[in-house]
Amino acid sequence: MRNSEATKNRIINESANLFNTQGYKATSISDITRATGLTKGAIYRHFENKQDLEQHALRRLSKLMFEEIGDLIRKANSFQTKFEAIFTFFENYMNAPLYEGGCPLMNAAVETDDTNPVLRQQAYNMLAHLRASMAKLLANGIRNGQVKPDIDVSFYSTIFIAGLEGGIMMSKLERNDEAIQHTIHHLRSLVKELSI
Amino acid sequence: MRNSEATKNRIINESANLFNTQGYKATSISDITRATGLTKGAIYRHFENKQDLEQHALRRLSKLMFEEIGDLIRKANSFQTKFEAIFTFFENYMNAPLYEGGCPLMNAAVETDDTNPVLRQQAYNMLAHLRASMAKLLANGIRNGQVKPDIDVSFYSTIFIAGLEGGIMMSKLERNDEAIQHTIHHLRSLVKELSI
DNA sequence: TTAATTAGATACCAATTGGTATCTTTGATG
DNA sequence: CATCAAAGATACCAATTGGTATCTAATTAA
Repeated sequence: MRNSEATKNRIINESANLFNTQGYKATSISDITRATGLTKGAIYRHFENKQDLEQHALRRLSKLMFEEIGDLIRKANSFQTKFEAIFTFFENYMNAPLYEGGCPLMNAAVETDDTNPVLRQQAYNMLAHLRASMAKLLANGIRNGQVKPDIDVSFYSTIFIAGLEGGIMMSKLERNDEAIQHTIHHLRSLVKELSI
Repeated sequence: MRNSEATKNRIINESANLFNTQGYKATSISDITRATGLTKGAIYRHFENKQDLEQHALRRLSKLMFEEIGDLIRKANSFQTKFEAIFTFFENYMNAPLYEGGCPLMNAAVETDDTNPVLRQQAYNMLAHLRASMAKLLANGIRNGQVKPDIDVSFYSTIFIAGLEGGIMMSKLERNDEAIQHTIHHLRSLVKELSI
């Protein structure tokens, strides 16, 4: 065969980049044929329809995002350095992004929350995943005696994510990392407050 | 005449709602004819092209947003209640929105930051406007002796906006106001920290 | 009351959209 | 080496896109 799995992968990667930068609705199949050098026939052999491809692409972005976050967290060994790892991940959206177009969670959330229910659900799951990662970090910190035991874990997960996502949005719009840097600076002092 | 200014207004309002919920690219002229009950001929009499209409629509959303925020701020008389007014405005995105589809600044920023440069600039200006409002509030607070004089005004403007925008994004995706409420709760305690 | 102007409707345009049916090429297997 | 299934290319489809030229109806001014 002409390695089927590899081309399918290529299609997913290229379309993920396009979807994440231009938007899902705004990216046409023709855009994807252009980016991959393949034809429509090839693409529709691997995916049922555009929606199917969109799902695969977002799943790919989600996988990239959470594998990277997971790796960074695992490499760090204290509660504080693990949070630093998350900060670094978001900071990297501005200088060394894992994929183009900014945070796929925010992109999918904003584009689809009032329209595409399938992608919306995927974005929802991504947010739940991110929440869970944060909550786990805090819970472990409490268990290990590194974090004050009386804090509201869900509450802090929320404000960390809100700050990071909002900061990225601002920095991408302003095309400099000031906003995300300031946000991280603030969240860092929050982490210190939480620490014992 | 068949009141030209009024119909133009109607077109702007209806399309603003559509653009803000479905997205700019994803909303077609046909969608707008359906929503207004007018025909293409009528719409293209009032606007040069789709891009022109998009600009007018976003300008309208921006005007609505900042007039409301300005009103709320003006009605409040202390530094703290003025900030409460801003919190209320964002909180209202979840229960009593001024327009459908969430924050037009975020929507335009996320959709256009890598594509449509005209709308991007408008979104950028909106963010600058919001920053300026926040900064002015803080600066006035300092001048009136209600706020600690040594704080970094731009820094705090950034983290307030980041939190609010991120919180709205989360709440819209999760379809409940928990995230924005938690974010506001946190920002409220920040306001207290700043106060003398 | 008529003439001029303009708001809005109708009917079209080429280009593009997502999608499919069919043909050709490729490469593994007998 | 021949066969055959699968990968990918080609050529098409109807529907929709943004946009325009032209026509009709309504309003205002002379």
